[in-house]
Amino acid sequence: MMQESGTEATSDGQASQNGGTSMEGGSREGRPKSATPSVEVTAADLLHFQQHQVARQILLQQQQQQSQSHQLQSQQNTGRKSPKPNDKQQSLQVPVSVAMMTPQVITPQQMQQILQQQVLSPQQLQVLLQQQQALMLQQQQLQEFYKKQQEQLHLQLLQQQQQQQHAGGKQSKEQVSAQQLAFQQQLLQVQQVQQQHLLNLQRQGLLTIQPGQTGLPLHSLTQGMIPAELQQLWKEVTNAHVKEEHNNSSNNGHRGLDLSSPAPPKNPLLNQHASTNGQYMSHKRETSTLEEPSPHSHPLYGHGVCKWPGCEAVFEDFQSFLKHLNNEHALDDRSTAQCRVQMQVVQQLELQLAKDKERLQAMMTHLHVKSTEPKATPQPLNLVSSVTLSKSAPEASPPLSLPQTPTTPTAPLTPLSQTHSVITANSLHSVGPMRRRYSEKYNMPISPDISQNKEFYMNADVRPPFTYASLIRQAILESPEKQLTLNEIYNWFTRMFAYFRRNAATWKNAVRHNLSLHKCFVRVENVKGAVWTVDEIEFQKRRPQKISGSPALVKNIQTSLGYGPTLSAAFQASMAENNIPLYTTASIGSPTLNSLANAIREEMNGAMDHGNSNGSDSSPGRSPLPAMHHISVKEEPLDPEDHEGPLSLVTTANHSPDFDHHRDYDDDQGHDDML
DNA sequence: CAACGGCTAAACATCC
DNA sequence: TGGATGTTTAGCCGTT
Repeated sequence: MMQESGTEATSDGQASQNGGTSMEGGSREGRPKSATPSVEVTAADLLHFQQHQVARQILLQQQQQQSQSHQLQSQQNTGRKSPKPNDKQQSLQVPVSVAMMTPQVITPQQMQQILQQQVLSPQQLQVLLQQQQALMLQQQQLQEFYKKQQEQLHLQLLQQQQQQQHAGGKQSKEQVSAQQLAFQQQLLQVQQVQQQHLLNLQRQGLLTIQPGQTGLPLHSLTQGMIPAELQQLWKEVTNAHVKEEHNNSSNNGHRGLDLSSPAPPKNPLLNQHASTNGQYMSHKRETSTLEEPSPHSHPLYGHGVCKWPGCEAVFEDFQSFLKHLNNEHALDDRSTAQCRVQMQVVQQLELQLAKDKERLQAMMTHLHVKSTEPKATPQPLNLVSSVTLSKSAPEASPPLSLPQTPTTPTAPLTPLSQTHSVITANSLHSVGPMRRRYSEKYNMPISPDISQNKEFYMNADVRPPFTYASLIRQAILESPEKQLTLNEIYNWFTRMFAYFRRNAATWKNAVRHNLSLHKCFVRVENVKGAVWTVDEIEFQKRRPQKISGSPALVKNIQTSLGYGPTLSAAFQASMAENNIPLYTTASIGSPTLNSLANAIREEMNGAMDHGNSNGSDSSPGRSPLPAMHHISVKEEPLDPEDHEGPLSLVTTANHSPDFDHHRDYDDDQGHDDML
């Protein structure tokens, strides 16, 4: 736990220089008293959140699939087709993934080449193209989602490691175990998504699976089918009529369920074990024999519709479908070509899944190896932050270059990233030296996003993109009493940010410096000593200049919503009250909405604060005279009315907007900010 | 280029 | 006496 002093001493040349300032001692960890419950993120929360997200993703996938399968016409390109700016799908279609996936998928041209070797009608070509494009989209989404899952896994791993390092307390064990549970759940979810994707494919008739091989796709696809097996599959498909005699019962419509609620997420280790050695064949046989009795379920027949690629013929009964299958999809050139295409598609999917599987295995292996590396943190970010802190944190210079590392300083706050702070890879934009100081124009407090990115900052050794003043303010406002002692502020810093677990001498000095320097921090004599409170007025006074950069934008946003520049405090308060729902909505919605909402709140707040600071505020609740406050609290230190009154009112008015203060919007404009 | 804000370092004072 | 806590100053840097 107290290793920070050691690390910082060795790490920081400057820290060692001023020998007199080795002040951290052991007091910091001594009393985690005012641990704000709202800040803590338990593993259970994490798990819950992830489950929710997975469910959402799956839902999105299904929606997209449905819409795409019907809408996709001769669109050559994927991605950016959604005309609506707030289309949720947009959030999933990230340029990066497009770039990554496109070469792995059969291009329409390729497919045309393939198909034109056969004798195919234009309609058939068209249909196949549509199928192919739908698949490409799905692959993109899948890729995207896998990425996110892996990022989450990574974060969890980090968190776990860090907790093993730092916490060491009794509760750490529980947390670790809980996280392990969450991690297991994560694995489960990845598998479920795989299966879901397979199911989707199957429903579209893009993937042919024999009824008795329900377990096949999961395994075979994840380890790559050898050509022989593809041949075998092909044979089985083409000779389906032979098999059908064995499967002659009901259950045609819910074949998919066999996949979606599959042989439940076996032990991931088991699964991966099977993937590592070549035991697939036997496994396959096992499952196939087990599930052979699944009657009447034909992979090409579902919901009364023929699932052959490009064929959506409807049949009342299974027999007629079989007849159709034998007649229309017999072994001819066309079917052969279609199957070839399908094979390539499957191969591509296999490759992709194999890669992801491999990665997952590596992660698990790493986890089980007991994490020999104590500091396996996403360092590339550190490189970024160390640009500004090059003087104080030179040890961070050698960053591990983990390109796929999900974490980026900007990421958690960029509107580009998914709102759930699953930092997407595309948020790794501009991995260059930080030019701008991270927080100059944004000395607003931590946004509520921090709660989502909390885990990130708690575990990643990344400097938070907030000024000391903002952080201090956040710490104070998060406390139940809206006041903290210096030591408690220290604790908050170390608790919330991994970055502040080292170089204590530096940042603590900075904290003290900021507390003394800024008028917005009011020192209040308490019974036990002195506590620090926030004078919101003073704090907000500094803001107007910060947003001067985009006055036109501010006005545009405000007027576009019908909000005048002069907003009453009451409205501000109501805004604050509605903040959480609003934000939540925006979060679930598109990033665009999210950033917009935050930008609006930020700018509006800035404007209003400006007015307030000029004394034009008529709000009765706002009477936080710093001096008076100071005095009154001195007399009645524990009387809530004295400090709670003004402060709580201020906080009510500012709570959300301020917490919402986002650097996002402007960052997005020129997002070299963090990197 | 100057003003400004933020960060870091450091000296110093005070209190426990 | 030493550490924690505050205050203040100075210098640097990036942005405006």
